[in-house]
Amino acid sequence: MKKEGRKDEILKVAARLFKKKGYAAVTMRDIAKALDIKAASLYNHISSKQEILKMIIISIAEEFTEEMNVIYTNDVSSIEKLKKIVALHVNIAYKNSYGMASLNNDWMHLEEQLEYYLELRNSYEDNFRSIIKEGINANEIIHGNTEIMLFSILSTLRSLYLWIPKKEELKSEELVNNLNQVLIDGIRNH
Amino acid sequence: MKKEGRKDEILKVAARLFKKKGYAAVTMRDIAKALDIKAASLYNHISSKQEILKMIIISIAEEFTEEMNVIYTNDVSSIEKLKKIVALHVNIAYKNSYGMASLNNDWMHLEEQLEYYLELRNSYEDNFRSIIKEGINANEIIHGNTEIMLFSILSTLRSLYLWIPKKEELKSEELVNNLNQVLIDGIRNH
DNA sequence: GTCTATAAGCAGATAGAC
DNA sequence: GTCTATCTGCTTATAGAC
Repeated sequence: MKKEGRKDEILKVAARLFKKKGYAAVTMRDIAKALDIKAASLYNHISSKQEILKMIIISIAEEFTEEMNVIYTNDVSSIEKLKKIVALHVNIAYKNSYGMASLNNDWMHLEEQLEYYLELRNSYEDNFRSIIKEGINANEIIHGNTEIMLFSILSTLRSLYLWIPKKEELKSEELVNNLNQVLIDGIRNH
Repeated sequence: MKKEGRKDEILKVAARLFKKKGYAAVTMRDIAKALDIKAASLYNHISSKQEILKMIIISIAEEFTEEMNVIYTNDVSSIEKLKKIVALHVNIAYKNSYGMASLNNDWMHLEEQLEYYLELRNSYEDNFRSIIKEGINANEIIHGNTEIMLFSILSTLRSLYLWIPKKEELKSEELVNNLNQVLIDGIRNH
């Protein structure tokens, strides 16, 4: 229960602007204007523009990596693990569509935290890759190209933030079910 | 056969830098430095930074829209049309991985051409959506949520530019075949 | 076709008043 | 906690010499 209401407000507004134009094209004056204060006032709450980006990205990246570790060590089939990964992405994209945009598009503008971010991302992708490989070995998943399967599913999941805000009428569980079907069983009718 | 060698060189170098850091974070000095000239010299070949972005994005967007129109009016099954779309994306991503990054991430920085770009994109997506719907009506494609199928496939195809440069050992046709399988028939083993 | 010099404005960030 | 005023450096772009 920290009394950081104003700081959180800054992060929220900044993330919304970063999604629209990208980190580099958003100025401190833009962020201040959206909060109806002057740019200098922002520095009473945050130390730099860079700190805003760091806070937005690292918290989400850590959440993904931690949850992926839980899923990876779950005692269920590989297909069930994939379904849990889909649900994780849908859940975070619903909670934090703005932050997801920065995570996907502005991570390269991280300075001190860039290496740490890349470690988190690699850890996440390594676990994802291992789950697919285990699924292949258990004959749950086709004996195809692991990297292409990983890339294909991950591309869709990473793009959810672009799409969810436009389709708010769609319930979260319904989206998860539809994505599971499309990503795992494909779209061809048999 | 225009004698625009230098201009093309500028566009190529700029696209490479835009892919790495995004349009807004790349300065005219960055582009000039990569060409080993001074920033002022760029203006002998192009009129503004904005013109560089416009040239990179609009040419690719027009290519996608034109080719999609050809595919849409082809006299083949819907599944075959989808396979042609996959091949189109793989082909362009191989030819122009750098430009694809700007098309995906920097279109919002277009000024005069923004509306035109959105028209091209909408035309492309409308044709894609129609192909899926025709496939459903013809019982070639499952009776699922059209928007989710469209979104899922398009997310993967739009992200190809991120992935192709790292996997140059993979042949284009092999990538097309693997993507067709994963996107259309899914990854589950039966 | 490239250069130097420079204009005019905007960027992130700080100091100190209230 | 927000303000005004300001610093310093970087931005796109132009003018004119070579």
